[in-house]
Amino acid sequence: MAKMSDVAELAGVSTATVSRVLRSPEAVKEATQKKVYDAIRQLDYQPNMLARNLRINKTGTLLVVAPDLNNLVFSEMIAGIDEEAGKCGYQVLLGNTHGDAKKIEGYIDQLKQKQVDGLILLSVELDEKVWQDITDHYPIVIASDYVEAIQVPTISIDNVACGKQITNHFIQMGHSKIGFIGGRLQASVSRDRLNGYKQALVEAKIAIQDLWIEQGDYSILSGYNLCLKMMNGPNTPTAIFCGSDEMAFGAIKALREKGYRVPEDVAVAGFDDIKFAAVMNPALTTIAQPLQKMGQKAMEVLYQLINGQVPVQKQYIIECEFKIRESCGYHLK
Amino acid sequence: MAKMSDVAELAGVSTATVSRVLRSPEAVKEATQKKVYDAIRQLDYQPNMLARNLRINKTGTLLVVAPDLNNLVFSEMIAGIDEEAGKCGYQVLLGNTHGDAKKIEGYIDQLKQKQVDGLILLSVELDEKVWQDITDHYPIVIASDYVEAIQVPTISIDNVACGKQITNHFIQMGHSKIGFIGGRLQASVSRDRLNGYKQALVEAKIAIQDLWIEQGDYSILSGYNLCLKMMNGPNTPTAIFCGSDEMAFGAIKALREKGYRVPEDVAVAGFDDIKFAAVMNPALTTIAQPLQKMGQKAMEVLYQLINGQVPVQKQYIIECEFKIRESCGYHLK
DNA sequence: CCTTTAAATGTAATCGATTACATTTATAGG
DNA sequence: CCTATAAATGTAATCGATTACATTTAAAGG
Repeated sequence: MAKMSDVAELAGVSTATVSRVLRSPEAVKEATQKKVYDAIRQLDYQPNMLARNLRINKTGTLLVVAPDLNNLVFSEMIAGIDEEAGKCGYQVLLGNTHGDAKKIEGYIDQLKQKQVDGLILLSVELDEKVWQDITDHYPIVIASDYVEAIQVPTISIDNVACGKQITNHFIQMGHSKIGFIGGRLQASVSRDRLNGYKQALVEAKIAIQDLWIEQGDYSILSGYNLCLKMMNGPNTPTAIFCGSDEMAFGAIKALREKGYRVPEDVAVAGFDDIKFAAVMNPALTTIAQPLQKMGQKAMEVLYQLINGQVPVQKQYIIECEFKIRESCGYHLK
Repeated sequence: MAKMSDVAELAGVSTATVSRVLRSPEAVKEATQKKVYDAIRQLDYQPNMLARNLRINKTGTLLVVAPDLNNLVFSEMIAGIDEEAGKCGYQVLLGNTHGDAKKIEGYIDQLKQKQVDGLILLSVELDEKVWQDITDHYPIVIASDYVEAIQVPTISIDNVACGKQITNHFIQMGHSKIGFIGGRLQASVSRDRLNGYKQALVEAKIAIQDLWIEQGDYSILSGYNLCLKMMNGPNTPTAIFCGSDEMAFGAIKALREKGYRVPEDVAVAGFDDIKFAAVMNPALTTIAQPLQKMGQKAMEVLYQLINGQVPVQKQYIIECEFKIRESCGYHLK
């Protein structure tokens, strides 16, 4: 593969000029530019990015760390990030933790090793210690999840409010026996949704039943299993709020198999509004997270960070939309 | 950030020795290794990958080009690639074409520019010309899709056979009015599934009805729309074979809205077996593609290519599994 | 204790671009 | 036509590691 010096030689100029033609053409005479471009074409020259990157000490790459690529919540955010990254001239490197928090540390090393210019974390379950040495030194943004008391810009939604909204919706429809199938409480997202649920109950003076609160892992299967468990006792809820659409799908399947009609016998709501929510039978009532937008925003903020700017806000809260469909039974009233 | 020369100085050795401690420790005395590691720890030294990569002319990165991250077919393959890549010490860079074939050329440039060591294409709609200059020179693997008459290793399934299998299943259940909603024929995958469908009909001496053959884009919406269109005439099919699960979901929704029962009035089958297929109501009959495995295999072959080995086969065909569930109506008989 | 050979370490070139600074060339003004 | 200034180009250092080759140190054998 031809290198810059070959081009320079063929064009009868120095490498400095070739470099300038590529990087700041306004500083080079037209005629020279033409000569250089001819040489480039003739040799089918492509600049070696490894060399360029070393020299300018940038990679033009960012790393997105997610726990599961096959979860539409994450893939949609990644798509948003990728789109915005393209606009900023950046590339996206994938980091899949498969739920293993320790892997994040390895990814942080990549930052230090100059393999990437910045990092977007889509989930954080990480030791405080690890945060200490990186917080200020490197461009990092957290999206969706967040960590209290840490100085990292965050893009998220108001999970407490959303959890409350869904629960209130059930309450307003006359439900008082409302179950909750959420995610692991290590994640702030899960805690907040649960808290929203509890707040709504407390405000409505409905007692909180620990039997009706379960922790899954956001998967279809965990929704299925936990719903079966919840519906097994003598006293069962008439409405179930699931922390993700996938868990709601699993729950609905479990209910169907146990002979319950949804929403007539048990109402169900999900969270996320993935593309399959509307197509389900019954169509799923859920909270639409603007995932693509969150991804874009995260990239936007990261770009500022990379360029040494200080983001206006530490925390960006994006608005959600409550999608009332069939699974909550609202249309029957 | 400390660099290697700092470590060398602190440890009282040369950079060559530091480098050796990191790359080929067996060539360095134990005592020296300890000194070096102490210095590394003291300085919190991290090697600059940009420099290393330039020197050894490798990036340790591969690029995966997919048309849509939010399509589970692709995200599952990517997850498979990512998993295997991790084992090989490689990183995955994302390339999202959003269906724009021209973008692929840009990604190929990245190969030439040494930004990545290899390329895995999850869909190919590309000019023959572009192929000419890259085929032999760079490590490239195609997964899922393929291109005839091109010398690139390919991982795929037997789409003709699978298309035939589903169609035959309908025929065996007594259907003779069978519709097909596939993808755009630019993709070999779509052509093959359609051909399988046609072959099955021809062999069963059933006339092919052009009205019952539609081309979508593998999305829920296109399945929905094309199904509405197909069911609009006076003469409508009693079974519909969709080229993807997503389109099948859309089709089922359309049928439900038009008052048809699935599978009693119209039987439906999908393709892919994404994780939502089993949870749908009715549960979707479909072909399970071993997507994760295909991704892994693709990475395996790419790794061979990168290391200058010649893969044993030019084309790897992975076995699929036919998942008979409810939407085809088989359980009713 | 000296020589031979192997093990350990050091020296310095190298990967391929970028860019500050120096130098040459062109343009304008008198 | 000469000088002052601006525009264009060239020279060479630099980014931070790796590694062939040279040199020093240690081990083995007599």
